[in-house]
Order: sequence, then C-alpha cells, then structure tokens
Amino acid sequence: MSASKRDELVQKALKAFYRGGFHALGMDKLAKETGVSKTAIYKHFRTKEDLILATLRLRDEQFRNWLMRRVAAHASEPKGQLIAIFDALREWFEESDFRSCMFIKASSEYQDRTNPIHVTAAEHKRLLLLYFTELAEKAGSKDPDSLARELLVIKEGAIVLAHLFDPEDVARDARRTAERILQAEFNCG
Amino acid sequence: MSASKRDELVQKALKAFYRGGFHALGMDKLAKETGVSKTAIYKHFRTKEDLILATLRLRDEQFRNWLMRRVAAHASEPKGQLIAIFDALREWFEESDFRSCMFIKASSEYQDRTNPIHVTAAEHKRLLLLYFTELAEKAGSKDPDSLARELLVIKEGAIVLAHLFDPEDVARDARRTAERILQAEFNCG
DNA sequence: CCGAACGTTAACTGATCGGTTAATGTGTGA
DNA sequence: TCACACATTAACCGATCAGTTAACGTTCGG
Repeated sequence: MSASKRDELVQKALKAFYRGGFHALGMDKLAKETGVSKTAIYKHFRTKEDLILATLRLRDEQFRNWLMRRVAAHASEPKGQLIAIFDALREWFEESDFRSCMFIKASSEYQDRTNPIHVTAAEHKRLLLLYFTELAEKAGSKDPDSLARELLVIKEGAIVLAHLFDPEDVARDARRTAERILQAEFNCG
Repeated sequence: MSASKRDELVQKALKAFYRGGFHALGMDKLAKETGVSKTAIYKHFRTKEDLILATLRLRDEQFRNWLMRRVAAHASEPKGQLIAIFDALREWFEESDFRSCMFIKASSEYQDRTNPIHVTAAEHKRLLLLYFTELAEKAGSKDPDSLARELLVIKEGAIVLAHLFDPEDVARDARRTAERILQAEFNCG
C-alpha cells in the first residue's frame, strides 16, 4: 500500500468512525465501508486502536487547519478573529453531516485518562487552546491564557449542545456569549 | 423483584454504565457487576436499551435534584445562585470518580437524533435549561432565555474540558466566564 | 518472463455480543 | 405443608467482535 493509499484509508476510516462510533463500528464493516480489505488494513495498523489514533491525528490536523482558514477569512484583525471562531463554528454546525466533535466522542468512549485515545483527544484541545491564546495575545488581552480558556469552554459547550438542540440557535448563543466576554475583556477593563 | 430491588438494579447499572460505557459494557459483565442475574434483568427490562433509558431517567432526577440542592446551599439570592451553579460544578468535578456527563456520553454513543437514548439526553439538557431560565427570571434578567442558554453553554463546555484537563482549573475558568456574563447582564445594561 | 510486493476473498480462531431457555433453589403467605 | 412467585446458575442461540491465516490474483521492475 502506497503512502497515498494509506492516507486514503485513514481518511475513509475517519468518516466511518465519525458516523458510526468507535466501539459500534466493527472492523468487518469498516473494511466494507472503506473498500479496503481487512487483511490490508491489518498490514499497516497493528490494532484497531492504532487505526483510530491515526484517524484522530488526521482529524486534528484537518480541523485546526480548517478553523484557522475560516477564521482568517471572516476577520483580519485579531480582535475580530476571536469572534470569528464562532462564525466558523456556525458553518461547521450547519454542515448536513455534523455529528459533534470527534474528540469529545473519543474521550467519551475511551474514558481512562491514560488511554492513548483519550490522551490524543486532550492534545487536540490543548492545541486549540494554544491557537486561541495566540489570537488573544495578538488582540492585546491582558490575560490571554485566561481569555483563551474561557473561549474554549464556550466552544466545547456549543459543540455539545449543537449535537442535542438546534445547531443554528446554539451557534448564535455561543457567539453572543463570546461577544460579551470580549466586551468585558476589552471595553470594561 | 420488588420495586425497591428494581431500583437497586437501576442504581447499580447506572454506576456500571457510567464507569464502563454503554457499548463497551456487555450484559454478562453488567450482571456480574450489579450482582443481579441476567435472567432477572431481562425479566424487567425488555432490552439493554430499555435498561439504559431507565438509568438515564434516574440520573436525570438524581443530578438535577443534587444541583438544585447544592445551588441553594451556596447562595440564597437568585443572582448569586446563577454563579453558584459553577461552585456546584466544581464540587462535582472534584469527586474522585467524576467521568464527564452521562448524557454527553450517551449522545456521543447514540448519535442518531431519533434514537430514544439521544432524545433522553436532549430532554435532560432541556430540563436543566428550564431550571437556569427560572433562576435567570428570578434574578431579574431582561432576557432570561438567552442568559440561561449562555450559562448552559458554559456548563457543558466545562464538563467536557474537566474530563480532559485539570478539573479544578476548568471549574475556575467556567466560574469566571459566568461571572463576566452576569456582569455584562446586570451591571453594564 | 519471472518473482517480489502489493492487493484481494474467504474461511477461521476464541471471545463476547444481546437475548433466551431449562432446570434448580428459596422464601413467604395461605 | 403446599404452592407460587421470585430468584439463581448455566447452557445455549446466532451474530458479531478483533485479529489471523491461506490461497489466489495483479502489477511492475529487472
């Protein structure tokens, strides 16, 4: 299997796990859905867990790149970009196949904090936090770490609720919440 | 099985599913962990799903009652009670067996919005939202619905992150976020 | 034209899945 | 003391689980 074929497999497995869940989707079904035989899958991934970890690494890269692009597209100034996070979220929520966050689901199914899948999910959130912190610094926040953590809390809450309630409503609520936080940060200080 | 025995089973199953996950915990293991034979379990629950739904209904009642009690214990005035939500959250996060929210996990494993388990999870959040709205009304909010939704976003985000990061830190961040929201709501209007 | 290197299908392992059945206690009330 | 309602254990069902193996193409460079 060439490197690109392997990437194709991981990409297809990502979508399949996202739709089907990690425990709920067996390897036979996965082989059928990806169009790659079980034999070939196990040639390049020792275990199901290894494959899941590969899909999570891909998703991390994909999502953060996508978010940064969309944020940049929505606003050019750092302060506006902090709000634009939630405009991007709204776009995500409105995608027809939105099904919450891959990493929240992963950490729900693999709860043990020492589990590699759980650890990978935490790393993803940590990288997002880093990105938020950089934006907060550029925006001139007096406490960019705290501000970033607050915005991350809002983002994660929005994702969970968008999966349960009306995604558009939730996106609007989250954006308004962020606006208030930023107003407190920059105009009432 | 008497009604109280049945309640005992549901209570034990609740703990077992919370620790083990829904798909990951099979019925044989569940029988062993609860001390109730599989035969007896299936005498009173048609399917595993029915048992899960019973555990979720119990958890909904348990959690909302607990939250209301803790909020009342932390503050007597409505405005203070809105903040006290996050003091209660902190207490929850610090419990040694905290493993995120049962309903977030349930909706992660049963993603289909028409699935009864998913629906039950959404109902739980809806009831929490109702409680928040009542508090916001009593506190004199001009838009109690919006305020309640914002606080719910913060609460859900805090739960997710408390499961991935340091629970104490996250509780502090969430409380501070809520404080800012309330300040914007009541002092800057 | 040959032989790796890659893929496939399909059968197989032992374990476990959700759920059922049969045989066997056991405690309580009439 | 009898009988019934309740529990138990343990075996069983067919399906599926993660993972392995064997036999059989296909492709492509030397």
